[in-house]
Amino acid sequence: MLLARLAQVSREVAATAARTRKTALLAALFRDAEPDDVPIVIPYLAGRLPQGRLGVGWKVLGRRVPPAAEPSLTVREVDARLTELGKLSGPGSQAERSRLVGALLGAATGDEQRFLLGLLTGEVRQGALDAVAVAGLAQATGADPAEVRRAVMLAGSLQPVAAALLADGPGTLDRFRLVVGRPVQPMLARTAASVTEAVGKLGACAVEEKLDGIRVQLHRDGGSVRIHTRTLDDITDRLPEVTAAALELTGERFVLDGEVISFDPAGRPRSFQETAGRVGSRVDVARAAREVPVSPVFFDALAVADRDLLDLSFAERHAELARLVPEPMRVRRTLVSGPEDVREAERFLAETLERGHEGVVVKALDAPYSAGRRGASWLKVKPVHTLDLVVLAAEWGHGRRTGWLSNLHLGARGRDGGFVMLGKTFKGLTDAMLTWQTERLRELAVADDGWVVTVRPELVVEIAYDGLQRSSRYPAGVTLRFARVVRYREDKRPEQADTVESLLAAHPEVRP
DNA sequence: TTCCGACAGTGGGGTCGCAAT
DNA sequence: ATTGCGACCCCACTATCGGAA
Repeated sequence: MLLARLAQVSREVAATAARTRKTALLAALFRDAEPDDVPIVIPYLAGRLPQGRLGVGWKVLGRRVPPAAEPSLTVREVDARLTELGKLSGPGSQAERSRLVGALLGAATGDEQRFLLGLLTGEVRQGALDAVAVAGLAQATGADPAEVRRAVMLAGSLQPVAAALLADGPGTLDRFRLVVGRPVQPMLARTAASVTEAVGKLGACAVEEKLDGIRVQLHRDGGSVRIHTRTLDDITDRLPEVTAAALELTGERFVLDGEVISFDPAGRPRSFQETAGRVGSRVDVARAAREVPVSPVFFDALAVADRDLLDLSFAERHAELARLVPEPMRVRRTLVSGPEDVREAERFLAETLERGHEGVVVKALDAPYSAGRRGASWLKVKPVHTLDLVVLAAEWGHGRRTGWLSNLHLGARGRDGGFVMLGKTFKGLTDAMLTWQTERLRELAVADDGWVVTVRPELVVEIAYDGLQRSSRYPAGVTLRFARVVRYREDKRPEQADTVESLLAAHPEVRP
């Protein structure tokens, strides 16, 4: 199959807003793909490369290459070239990568170039990723979309399911069950504003501490342990002490869901930055493990022995977990019977925060494990802080925000009466707010370099954030975590904005 | 007819490791 | 030795489609 066909379909998919039409377009393409093309066409149309990331970003792709007049590239040829590119490493590899990308783009038409650039940067932006590709695959093969989706979640990715379906038809979906050693998409939580709201929605539930570390799915099969992140990357080699802990457990075969986090000698959780830095260390793992040891803390069991627990209730799954994993290696929790018992949930949240953790996750006791879903049966509750800050500048938006000033530079008042930048945010803005702020900020503009519009510091905006973290980028030495706009405060003048001093005083646990 | 679940998009900051400078 | 870049952790929120109620 020619790459041009994919580029054209991608353009059509991007051009329509209707998901049914996107699905139909993808289904038609999947039907036409030859068996050898399937492992390439499917991920391409889901906006991903089968090789994963290739070390090619905007910088490498920077220069323009004249497009070819006629399409000639086949998807298999493109895939082969990118596989070669992915193997490069060592001195000179970046220049060689750049050369290979240039050659590939030179063989592509303008349409194909756009599609390839999207794939390489991970930003195809056609309004269709895995979920729409799954629906298209179901339509192309006549399979039940829900069953295809479930198979993909259990397989961990789309490709094996696509290959099996197109080769053997819908009957093969039964093959995709939870297998110890093969990671499944993890279940995710939604946000609730308070434990009262969460318990009100869920009724009988468990309230569990939410640890601010790295989500892991651990598979043990006899003497073999594999550990995967939320995106199912294998990080086993970086976590020898977690592997050792799993081998200490009495069960021989199991799949557990939990969090990996570092505690200091006093037993307090280290900051997310410290835990993430440790888990990210790959070169001298032994040393990193000595300096910042991490602990696994589990909250769910997906399989035990040869039993798949996914469809059991959380209450039943947790009973299995408790049989297998001793207390300190399990998340702390309390059980709540329903809204009449909300004070216990509040007490537990307060205690959890006191212990230095992020918040709680409230989980319905009767819910199954919905792999890959951000379902309504897990609700996270974290304290939210707010500040009144001043807009110092704004950046022009991209995609659907083209033409709007989008990303705001936020400042707090400093000691000298000036403003100190604390970070940026583009979150929380409605289209109406984007329209309003674009107009207002243009009136206040003192400079525009085409990317950043600097403004007179007069507009006060209320910002919600989850906490402070250390920063080497911003002058105060700290920055806001997950900052988002709540509303503009036209009733406030910049002299009434919050100060860096009071911000630091409010977060004594973080020192610049 | 209205409501709401699921998705995609729009980017934020930090850290690590590698290659280039 | 330092710097720049890309990958991958953490993530909030809005708009929109289309099935559920």
